[in-house]
Amino acid sequence: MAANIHDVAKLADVSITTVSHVMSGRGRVASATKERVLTAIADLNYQANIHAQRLVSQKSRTLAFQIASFTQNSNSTTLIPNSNYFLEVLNAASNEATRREYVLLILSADVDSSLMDRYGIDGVLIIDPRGDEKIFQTDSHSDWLIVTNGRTVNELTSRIGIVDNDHRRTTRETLMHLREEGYERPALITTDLGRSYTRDLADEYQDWCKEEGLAPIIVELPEPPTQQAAADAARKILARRLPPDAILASAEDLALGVLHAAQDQGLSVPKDLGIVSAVDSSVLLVATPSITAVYLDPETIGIRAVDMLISALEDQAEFPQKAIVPSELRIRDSTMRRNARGET
Amino acid sequence: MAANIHDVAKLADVSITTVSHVMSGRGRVASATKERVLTAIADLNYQANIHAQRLVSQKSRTLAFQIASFTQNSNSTTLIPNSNYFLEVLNAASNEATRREYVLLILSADVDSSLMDRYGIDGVLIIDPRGDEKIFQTDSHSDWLIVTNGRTVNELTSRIGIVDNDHRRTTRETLMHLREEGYERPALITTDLGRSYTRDLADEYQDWCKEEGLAPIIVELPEPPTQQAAADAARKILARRLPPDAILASAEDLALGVLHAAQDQGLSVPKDLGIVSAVDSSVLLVATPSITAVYLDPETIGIRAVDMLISALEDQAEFPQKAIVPSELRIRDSTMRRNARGET
DNA sequence: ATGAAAGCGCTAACAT
DNA sequence: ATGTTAGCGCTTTCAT
Repeated sequence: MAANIHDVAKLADVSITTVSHVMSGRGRVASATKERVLTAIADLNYQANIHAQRLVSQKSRTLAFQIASFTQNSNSTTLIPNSNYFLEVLNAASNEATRREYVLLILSADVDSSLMDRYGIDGVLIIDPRGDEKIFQTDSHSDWLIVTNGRTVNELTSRIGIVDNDHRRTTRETLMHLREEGYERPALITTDLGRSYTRDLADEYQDWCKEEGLAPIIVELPEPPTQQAAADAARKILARRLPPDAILASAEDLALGVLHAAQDQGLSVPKDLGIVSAVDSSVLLVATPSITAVYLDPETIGIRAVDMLISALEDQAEFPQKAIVPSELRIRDSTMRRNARGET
Repeated sequence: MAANIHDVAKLADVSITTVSHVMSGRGRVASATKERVLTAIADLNYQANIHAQRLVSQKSRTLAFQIASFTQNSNSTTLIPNSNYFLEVLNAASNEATRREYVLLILSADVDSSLMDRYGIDGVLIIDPRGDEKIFQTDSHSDWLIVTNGRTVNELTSRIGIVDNDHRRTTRETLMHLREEGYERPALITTDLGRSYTRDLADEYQDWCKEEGLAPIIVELPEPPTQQAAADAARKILARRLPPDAILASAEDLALGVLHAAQDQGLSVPKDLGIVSAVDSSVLLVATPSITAVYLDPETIGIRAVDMLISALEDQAEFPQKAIVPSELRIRDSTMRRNARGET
């Protein structure tokens, strides 16, 4: 059995208080005794029992990481959808949590809050929220601190922090880039417009169309995003009398689907059709042609979100709070029409 | 503040023992009092404090989920590599854990065990092990139960369970399929042969070559697997005097890299070159041509692994234990040479 | 059928 | 500088 604090105290011939002091660095302990205690700790391979510590402190140093569910109602829920973005946010968040001596619990976004209560969680990270999730309701009786990367129904409460990109700004940047490259009729293919970031995309796209006097073409696909669904959608809008000459897709798989559809139809990308993904991913680099995308800096999102949450938990910061992480349009072959390869 | 067991006892006018009995279903409680207690619990929205329970029970109902690290030495470690397989194992494992009222902690595979101790973990799942990870050492002083999906240095201890596919069998099946399709010189491109499953692939491949009187061509690439590295490797071996006419790749990204290389060189797949991925993934379906792959049934791996671990933890099963999950070759266009599309 | 009390391993206020 | 002690919220043995 593992040694406990009494074993250490006995071996070092001190009280358990002293052992506790040595371990935590609080209180004053003579360096001689400190040495003795340290030796005892090492000898016994002592580690404080985490459950006892948590019971006393009423803190668990545990954060829940949730990705707002794609499939609202199903038994076997998908914790983590197959996307680079999520993986990178998660990896970064986890590293940061570990660094701060916190633990990340990956929870399905549709576990009910009574279950979440049972896990003894200090705070919650919610990625890609719709904003109307139950947990955001102010009257939700458990009130963990929450950090999300998108808008919520109620941003004003002292329980919520936001770390987001400026999706509207980069969407505009993207549309300007397309115009510069000579594309005149951009369309938008997106999943569920309920999500915070897809709404941003659509809003900015519509504003742009109004300003430019364009008729907006928006296709909203059911989640989760699949290449197949995007390809079908693309084929449909490309068959119009006045087809779009560029497509902005809200996710990597949608962009890839569009690419396949275009190629199937014998359209040249970027010459006949420009393609942009609103979320960058490693697969877009190796597609042929490589696909222009918005880099959202998921690592930074993950790190800042964890930081914001922990700071608030440790009373070093106050909620509500909002941070914007810079994003960046990464121009690749799929939209480089003016000097496309092999066109001199 | 949340109500505790005393609050409930007071409200129901019973002792805390009775409340505890009602909650756990142990002991005998008159149905009248039971009702009273239940009402009090509902009124106060009472949930037993999990830290107190864990302190008493010395169990945490928490499992660590680790993917054996790709990058042995780096600060910012990748928890979950970008692969369908891992994601599906994880999602399935997590659902199963939740169903059994356990919690999954995603941990970097290179946290040292003292840190793992601190998390109060009951058992560990290790995916794609090399087998020589520190944690497998019998003298490792903490002795959680471990379940992995691959061979370990020491399978004999009572701490280890294995849930694996029969990689050697499906590798042989794959090679037989290639031969049937008329491929005569299969090559193997793989990452780190240290991993349990890559070693299986390579061993079976070499046995096959010996039996068939073929000169084996094995390329071992550094981890993590990238399309770029695979493409380079493929170009190199395809430039040989006697190039392979089929390539078996140990991961989805390697297969895709090979496909790109082949297409760059003007080779027709499957006509000039057959391609197989030893791990199936959704992207292989949408590649053009679609790529033949081995379906390892990651969902079942995840579920069985969690089940095995929990059963052992709850003394319903004994270690060591081993289970084989059926895998299946999924033949697609990339190896259908005999009646390839457009060849009548 | 119900309750009193000990104890899980620790922290922190309060002596000394 | 070090020790005593009272909790933290629960489970469980043992009385009644």
